[in-house]
Amino acid sequence: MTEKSPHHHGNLRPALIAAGIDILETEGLQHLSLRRVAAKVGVSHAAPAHHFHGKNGLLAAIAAEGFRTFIRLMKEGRSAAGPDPRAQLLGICDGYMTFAQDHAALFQLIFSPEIKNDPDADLQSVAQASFGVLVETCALFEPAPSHPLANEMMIWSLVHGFATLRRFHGSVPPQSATPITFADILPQLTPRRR
Amino acid sequence: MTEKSPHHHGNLRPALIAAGIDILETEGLQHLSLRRVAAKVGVSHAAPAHHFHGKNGLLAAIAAEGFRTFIRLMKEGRSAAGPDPRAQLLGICDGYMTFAQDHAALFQLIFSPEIKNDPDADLQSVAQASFGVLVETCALFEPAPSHPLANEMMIWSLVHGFATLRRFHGSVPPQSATPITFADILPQLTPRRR
DNA sequence: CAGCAAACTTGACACTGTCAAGTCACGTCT
DNA sequence: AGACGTGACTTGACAGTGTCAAGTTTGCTG
Repeated sequence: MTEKSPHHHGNLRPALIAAGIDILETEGLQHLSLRRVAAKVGVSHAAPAHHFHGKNGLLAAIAAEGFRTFIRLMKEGRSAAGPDPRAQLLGICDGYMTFAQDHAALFQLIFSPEIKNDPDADLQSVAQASFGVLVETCALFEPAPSHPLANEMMIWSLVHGFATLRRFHGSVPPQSATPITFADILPQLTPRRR
Repeated sequence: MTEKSPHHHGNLRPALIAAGIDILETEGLQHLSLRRVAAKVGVSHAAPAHHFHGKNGLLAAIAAEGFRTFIRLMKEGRSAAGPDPRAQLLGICDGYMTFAQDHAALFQLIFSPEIKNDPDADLQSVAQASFGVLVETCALFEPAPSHPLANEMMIWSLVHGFATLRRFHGSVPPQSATPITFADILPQLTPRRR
């Protein structure tokens, strides 16, 4: 009975998000469309727009899901690292770059301009939370003298730029036999005395 | 005579590029289309595709032009700075961020995945040259011990990430009364002894 | 002057997002 | 219990997009 009723799919919304993520990961952002998502789930072409208020809404919902695995990978990287502050920091950066590499299209999406000003509350919340993971880990170090969040922004910029450029060029530097790792470019920070 | 002949516009190609840049700067990347560029110049809707072999070709040609002003702004930033190595480095980074701020859509384009593997030789050449400006300036410092290009990649990552995040959030950190400048997060480097 | 290649035009096709109008199912209220 | 209304979709249409095939015109070249 719950199988093939013509209306009221039941939980169509999460099904559409899952289909969207699937298209994203297998075919890339440029092939993600409302109509393809609808076809993949087996509903009419306008059903997704109804649930998400247009394409940007679907992108925002998918991006929120993307932020969740982004956060998960950063925390996993931190857990896998040793107790040393620098190891912890390298751990979340490792998760950061794993996400950028293994979920390239999601990475592209969650930092794309179409998403940045979306009013979706869930999206804003998880985006904030992802930055919170970094702030947590930076609390292991003395704050920089110039600004209380200078360490955070320096590391965020550094890892974001590094991940982006590596995704862009394949390796970094381009066409180099001996690639550079993130640990090679992370400056020294002074651990907070306890 | 050279005014309004129906065919053989003369120099349609640069005119299409200029129109594309204009649309890019005034309306953003998502409104740039082959047909709108054609309409703006006053030719048929398929003319741009003929000259650039599809949309990616037009994007590549526009991106090459974008890299040229990118290089120009970095060099201008360096010229405006004092002779001190750190000032020189901050100069090109200032040009970098000026480009990201004042030509946001071009910045988005030249680092977009659609462009990265385009075979256009001119594009590859100017992209290489833009990195060359950074390498030049890094030659004022002692290379990092871990890798001969580690300084370059560290700074490239840092400025790219910082510019991207600042464009993304407006200021950096988000909603901060006292924003962080790039000089606040650029680590110390040891100038090369002469 | 013949011919030819490049520079466009014209028309079509499939695909996209969005909207208006319809149909259906289910809960609520009287 | 029956009317009703709201939300969950469907159906159909429209304008805009990139791409391709086939034309037409232009200017050069032999």
